[in-house]
Amino acid sequence: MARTSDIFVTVDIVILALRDDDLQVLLVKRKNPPFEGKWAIPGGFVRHDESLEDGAARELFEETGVRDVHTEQLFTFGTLDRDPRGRMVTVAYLALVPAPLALHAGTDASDAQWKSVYALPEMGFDHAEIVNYAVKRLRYKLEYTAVGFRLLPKTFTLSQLQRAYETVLGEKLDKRNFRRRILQAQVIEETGEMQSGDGRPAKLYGYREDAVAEVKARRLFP
Amino acid sequence: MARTSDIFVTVDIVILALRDDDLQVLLVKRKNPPFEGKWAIPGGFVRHDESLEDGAARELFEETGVRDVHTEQLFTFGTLDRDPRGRMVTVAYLALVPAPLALHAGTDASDAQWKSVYALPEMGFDHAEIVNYAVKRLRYKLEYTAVGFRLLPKTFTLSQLQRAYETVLGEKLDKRNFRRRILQAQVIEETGEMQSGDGRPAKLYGYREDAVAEVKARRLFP
DNA sequence: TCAAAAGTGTTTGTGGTACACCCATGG
DNA sequence: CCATGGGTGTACCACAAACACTTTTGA
Repeated sequence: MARTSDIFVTVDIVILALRDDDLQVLLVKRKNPPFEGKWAIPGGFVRHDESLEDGAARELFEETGVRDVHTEQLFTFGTLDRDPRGRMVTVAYLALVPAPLALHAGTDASDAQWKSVYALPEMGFDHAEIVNYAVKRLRYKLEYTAVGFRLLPKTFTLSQLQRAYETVLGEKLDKRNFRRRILQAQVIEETGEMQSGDGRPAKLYGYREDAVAEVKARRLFP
Repeated sequence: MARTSDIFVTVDIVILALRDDDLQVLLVKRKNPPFEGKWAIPGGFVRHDESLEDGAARELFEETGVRDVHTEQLFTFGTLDRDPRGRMVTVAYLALVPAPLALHAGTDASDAQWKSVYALPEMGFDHAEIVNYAVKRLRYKLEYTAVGFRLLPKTFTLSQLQRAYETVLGEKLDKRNFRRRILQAQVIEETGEMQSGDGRPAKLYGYREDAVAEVKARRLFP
């Protein structure tokens, strides 16, 4: 039993947000070995008196000052050689931070920076793999759930929503088809407010919290 | 750092197989407290010199004598109170054992038994939750991947395959539609062999290992 | 009156679903 | 020849995809 306790449990969290029509991840620059000077995703040991979810929420708050955003478990990484200091098992989480809350990186702001997931810097450990997996998972989820709203402010225009989808998926979408389908799904509704900008003002929409978040996809296999 | 090492890492494995047109899970009867006399899924501590995947494969082999079957990580459970003996974080895995290999339960066969997932006995810890989650995940995956074949022998008839799908999904499927769609997907091919039985002999099919296992589903959201 | 973004319908194709009868074999 | 399971095609409907112009506002 003593042997098994040599395994340390950490949580690492991939924090994603939309900034400047780009999908970005919050990274911290490592100040100590191993991988000194390289970038990593925020994380740390799970405390004895907190659940994994609580640990992930704590790490998120420490880095961003943000609470109560969409968080989900991604995967648990536990190969032998992933950390030269010892046997580490890390439970990776994904957090989606709404755009307006994501402007400042880090409360202690030491060396935390937002980086485009499309151009990741040199990263330590297996963290590049974890980030790429998170992005893949987010894209996948966009296709069959309503999770995209979690990257936007409480109210938003259809154009903003479409840009969010395009930014995450990395491809252009047809405006008319996008609007028809998103409205048919009945997960958003007009607030009655309008947003003025450069051209014609746009209707503002809000996410319907009562709508089912997980919409069932059509089967591929019978 | 000493504090954090009080967390123990285990792997638990939900082993599923088709038996008698029923979806069953391999459970062991607990011989010691806590939850003495209740049923649990196989599992144990992760060894210091094995990865999580290796640990899951080891547990699987110890219980069934089977290797090299479809295994995937399910979820990591880490609430504070899940084991009265201490702080346990368990990485849950799902294994799909092909029907012909699943006839014997346990090599040491102590108190391992196959139980229908549709009528689980009283289970200790949060293991009922884990099994139900595994079944949900399997159903979900059946809809957009080719994972169903993993529950059948190397060659099988279309009727057997359809029964497998029906057993897992818990609903009847249309024979003609099932056949058309499964063949269109090009993940199985005729072996040229026939299987004789009660009525007209049936063509035997095999899984095409070169076919992509993960087939992309159509998007729901644009 | 011009620039800039919002908003709006129709057609065409593909794929899902529902549905009933003949075929090959063994006893 | 009969019981048993294997194998086959079509018609309808719903939804996805492609596609271009008009509307509203602010400068």
